[in-house]
Amino acid sequence: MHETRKEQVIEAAIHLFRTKGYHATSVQDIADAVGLRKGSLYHYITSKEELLFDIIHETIQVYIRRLEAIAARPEPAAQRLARAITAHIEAVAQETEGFAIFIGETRALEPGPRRRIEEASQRYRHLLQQLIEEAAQEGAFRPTDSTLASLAILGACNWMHRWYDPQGRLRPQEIAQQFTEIFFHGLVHPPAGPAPAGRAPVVGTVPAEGRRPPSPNHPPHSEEPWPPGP
Amino acid sequence: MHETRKEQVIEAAIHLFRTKGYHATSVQDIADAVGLRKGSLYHYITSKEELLFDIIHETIQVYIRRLEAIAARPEPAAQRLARAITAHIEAVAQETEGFAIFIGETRALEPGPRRRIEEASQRYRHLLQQLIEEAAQEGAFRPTDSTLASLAILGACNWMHRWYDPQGRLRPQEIAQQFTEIFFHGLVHPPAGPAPAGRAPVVGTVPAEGRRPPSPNHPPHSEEPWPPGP
Amino acid sequence: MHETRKEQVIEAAIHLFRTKGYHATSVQDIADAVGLRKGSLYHYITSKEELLFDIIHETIQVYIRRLEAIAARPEPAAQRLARAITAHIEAVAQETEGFAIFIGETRALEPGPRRRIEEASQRYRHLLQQLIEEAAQEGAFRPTDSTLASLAILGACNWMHRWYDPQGRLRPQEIAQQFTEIFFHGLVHPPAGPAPAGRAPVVGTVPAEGRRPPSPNHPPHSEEPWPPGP
Amino acid sequence: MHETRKEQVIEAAIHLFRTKGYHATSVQDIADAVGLRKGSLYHYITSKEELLFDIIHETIQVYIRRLEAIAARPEPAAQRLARAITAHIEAVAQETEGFAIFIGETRALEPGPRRRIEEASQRYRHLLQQLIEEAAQEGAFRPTDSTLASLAILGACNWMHRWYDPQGRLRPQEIAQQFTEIFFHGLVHPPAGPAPAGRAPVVGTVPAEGRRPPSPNHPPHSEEPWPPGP
DNA sequence: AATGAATGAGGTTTCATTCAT
DNA sequence: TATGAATGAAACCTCATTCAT
Repeated sequence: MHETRKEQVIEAAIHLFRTKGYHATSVQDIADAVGLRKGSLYHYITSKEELLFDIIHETIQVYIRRLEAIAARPEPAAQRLARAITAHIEAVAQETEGFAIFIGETRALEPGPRRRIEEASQRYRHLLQQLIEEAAQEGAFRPTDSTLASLAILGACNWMHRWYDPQGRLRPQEIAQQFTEIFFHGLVHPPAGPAPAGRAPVVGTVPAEGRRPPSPNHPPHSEEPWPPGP
Repeated sequence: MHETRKEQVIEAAIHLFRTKGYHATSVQDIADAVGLRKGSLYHYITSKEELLFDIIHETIQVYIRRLEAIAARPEPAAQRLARAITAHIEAVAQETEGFAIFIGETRALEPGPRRRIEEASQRYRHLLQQLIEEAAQEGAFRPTDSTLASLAILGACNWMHRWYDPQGRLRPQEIAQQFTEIFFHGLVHPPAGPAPAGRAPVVGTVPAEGRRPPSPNHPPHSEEPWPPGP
Repeated sequence: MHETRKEQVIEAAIHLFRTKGYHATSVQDIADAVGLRKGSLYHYITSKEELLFDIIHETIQVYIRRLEAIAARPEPAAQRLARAITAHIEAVAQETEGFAIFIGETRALEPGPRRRIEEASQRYRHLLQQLIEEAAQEGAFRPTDSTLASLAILGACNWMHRWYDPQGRLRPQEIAQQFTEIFFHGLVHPPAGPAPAGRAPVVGTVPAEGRRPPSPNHPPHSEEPWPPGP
Repeated sequence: MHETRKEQVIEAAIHLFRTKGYHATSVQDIADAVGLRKGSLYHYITSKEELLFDIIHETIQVYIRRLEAIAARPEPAAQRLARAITAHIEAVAQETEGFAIFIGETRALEPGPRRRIEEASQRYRHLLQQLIEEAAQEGAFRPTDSTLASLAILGACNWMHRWYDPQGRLRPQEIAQQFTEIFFHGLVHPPAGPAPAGRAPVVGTVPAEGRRPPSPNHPPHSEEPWPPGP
């Protein structure tokens, strides 16, 4: 229940880095946010950059571990991919800020730490790509450029950190369901006839119980355009 | 053929902002890049931030104008959407750096200019959304959450600025073709039988003549993992 | 007895602003004067301009409070005016530098703070004007343009910051006495006859005990002409 | 009737130096004001500081020559002093800006030129002081500290550059008349009886024909407090 | 654990002046 | 005469970090 100072610091930093950006956030800002003086902060961190690294590293590690677990499941690859998409979306929804920092501020790291993060990112994408290839081998997917497919999926899902609003109209599960539907079956109306029968039900999405009444997706009283794009 | 100093400055800034980030790029860096002293740079720019704004504004304006032109074409909406995706991808491919700055550095702007950009971005996404809705009304697309669909498409296409490599294996047209295929028909193998006949040919993509021989997509001599992800 | 750093900074700034002028004084100059590095100075000030504002504001506030106290005394207005003149002169004599900055550098302030100072100045002058009007109503002064009279008195007294020399021949009290005499009775020899009897003794000036022997008013070793004028 | 470029430059500089101050006025500002580019300005000036010097020097020289002419007149000293006060006030009224620069910006000059100006100033004041002494010797003035008296008069008259408004309620002649009255006879009501008869009429002021109807002294539409003080 | 003082490097921007064209 | 490019010095200010208390 009661958080350590170190955790407070990290949370404050996450919020500030997300909101203002790493470079635009000063150590003073962080100190202010946790009610410490600038000097005292250095009891809890070694440097601003290491704080950034820790945040990003923690984030990507969690994503990778989760994806590895999913990839190891004894299920058809297509189903595992659906699970992966859902997990990714739910994770971004649950911890948008850290993920946004990972996406946006990795570049601020020094070459060394930066490479470590980039390798992890690369590994993450590669796991996705492998799922796609497996699904194709299993006959569930048509042959595609699996690299490109993984990049399309990742792009769509990662982009979410720019528009997801927890107060918004859609729950993460619904988003996941729809994204999976799009990536699996596309937007085009299936041809008439027996086609629907052939369509595999989308797996990995949970029945949409608890669906909230349709409400404006945009948080009330906000004055910013939503959702942003491109 | 000989470039103005102003243009040199802008190009240098684009390259640096893209590579190091806006905040990490000093005016000194830009001056060095064009062979001027720091002070001399101010003959060509009003401020570092205005330079950033100009770059971003120019970029988004071009995107918007292009999309408006496409949206106004006398064609089925699905076809116009395919054209839009292709145009977007080709534009990102052709001018990756400016687009990356637009995506990554808009936040560095002051509230006023920033809002102008964000409104334009929002408008761009909305145009896409409208195409999707029209395509659904025309019966080409199944009913979907058009907002979500537009965000999926945009996310996938925008993400491209993080991985596209002009020396890479795939030409923009091929990327566009495959992305369109995914967003229109999904990854799943079409059911056996007459289904393929029912599949609308993807419009807006050009026959893949000029396809280069398969070659490593990753630029030679680079030491960074590729493609990055997520 | 030992002064805070903040006080040292303010005093150094007062001296430098007075001597070289606000614009010609660099933050470096102030830092040098107190033995700090430029950056360290910003522990004690928010900005150079705010430092200027604080100096000026403090000065004018003290003047206003003092004048208000005098104006509220239960005495004939003429006597209160004499006190006001004396107090003003003694204050300028005691803290010439701050007053000189107030007079000469208010213009360097941004419009907002500047207006605050100018309103206070205006209020100060208005208090003087009211004393003159009251003295006229009480029959002590002949009817005059009280605005003009207040400006004449203020001009003469304010000008003092340009020529007053604490090492000089005259003590502030003597200056005050003579100025009051001039403003009350003028330079012209009173007409012969009963006139002296009719002349009200100047109040608010103290008997000139402690008058120093006549000595050169000009500080020794100075190479500047003295007193300056106009 | 058609002004040389050089004159235009000087006038623009006078106006700007007065309004914004010497240091706050850039060469660019001056160039803008005369419709030239910064570089072109240097065909007409040698340096910004010399421009300042020329303005100040010209001003003080005119004042000195005028005062010398007045001091040489075959009249009683008191009358010459009255003329001097009137001339000073009318000059300030007619060319407030240059005079304000002389008063406020002499300090911005380098030591050499600065000393020249200060010596001239000193000479000016000394001429006034001599008139006062002569008037005392002639029996018109009571014995006073002539230095102090000259400083009082100068202060009051010089201060005028801070409050004089050509659109204001009072004409320069009226101001001069009232100031002379104050300095000659003071503010105090003359004793009853034959006293007024003994009062020498103030000389050097012109009959107040052409006096404008009493109107607010403050320029219309101005939002600044007036007159300023102290 | 907490602080406040201090630092030094670096940030963006301004500006008077020169000079080739 | 006029210009636009260029300069170099200096301006104010920020900030991550260290350290004695």
